[in-house]
Amino acid sequence: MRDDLPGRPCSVAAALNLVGEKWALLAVREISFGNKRFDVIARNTGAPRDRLAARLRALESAGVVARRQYSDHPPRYEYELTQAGDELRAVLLALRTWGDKWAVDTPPSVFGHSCGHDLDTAVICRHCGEEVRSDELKVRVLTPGWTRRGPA
Amino acid sequence: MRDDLPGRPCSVAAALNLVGEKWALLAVREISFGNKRFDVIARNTGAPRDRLAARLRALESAGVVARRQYSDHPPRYEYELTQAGDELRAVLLALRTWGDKWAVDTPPSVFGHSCGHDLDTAVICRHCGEEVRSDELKVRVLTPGWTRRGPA
DNA sequence: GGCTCGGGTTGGATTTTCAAACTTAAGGCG
DNA sequence: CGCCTTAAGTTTGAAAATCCAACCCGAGCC
Repeated sequence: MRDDLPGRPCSVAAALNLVGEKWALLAVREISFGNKRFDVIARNTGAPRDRLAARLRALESAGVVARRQYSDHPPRYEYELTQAGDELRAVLLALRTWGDKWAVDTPPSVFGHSCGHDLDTAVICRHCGEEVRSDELKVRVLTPGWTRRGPA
Repeated sequence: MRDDLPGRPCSVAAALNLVGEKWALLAVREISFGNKRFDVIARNTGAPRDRLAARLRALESAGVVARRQYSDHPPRYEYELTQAGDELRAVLLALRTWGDKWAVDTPPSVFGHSCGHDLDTAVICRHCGEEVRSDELKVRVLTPGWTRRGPA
């Protein structure tokens, strides 16, 4: 993928540039479930094997997953999440919460949280602990040379 | 996009089926910034116009954005977020926080939060208020007929 | 010898994506 | 009037990504 993104300089765009390709986040989901092997990831995501191989290579060079050889002769590899990959869980959780509400009739699976309840997530501000609401944010663009086009 | 997804039944996959195509989330980002017009969204995302038109139609039929005519003769439309679209902000915030840390050298923009600090987000469990950690979750798959393949 | 397992690669058809040019319908300017 | 601009797309033709099925290779098993 190209490195200088078109449009507004934005870490959302930069993030999607790394993990926004088809199957990438589902591969991360499977690895986060502890499924480290190519075959299992392929079956559980439904991704074509060639695409999955390409994505895992891309995720590896993006620093999201690490590929570990667990056997010589024949060479066999498994995948695990780096710290960057592990922190993608927050994105997956937000997507899951949204998907449960807006993309499916009834949640196909539920996360039991250690607090004893089923998980329902919110995104909060670390400083004040409050859930983030749309009208409470003011964007400051720090990139010189980016002239805002259009309102807001 | 096809409606019966391959692989593990999962609301992350279902969510990505609706908003995971290229440019979709960036279009939502722009609309969430108050940029309602096609031209502005096209410039600020960098998306090709034909793709953007197709995405906005898809997002509309997914119930994420609404298209409103603001002029007859010539017909002109603008876009706004539905409640579903608005709630995608949680996903965008999680992606932004991740991207700021892992996808760019230095954040190209910052959100000032109404609490007085710059925004830094965390994903918490609504029940206990604690930040969600990977090892605290137990998946329960509710879909009958889905036999777990591979560990976890 | 022939089966399976694991982690891919290869080939060829199908879809998507892309950038640039074009369309349509006003409105403004001189 | 003629010409430029704004707005929201559509069209075109070529390039790139995706998909699926089949193949490969080296073990280990029966």
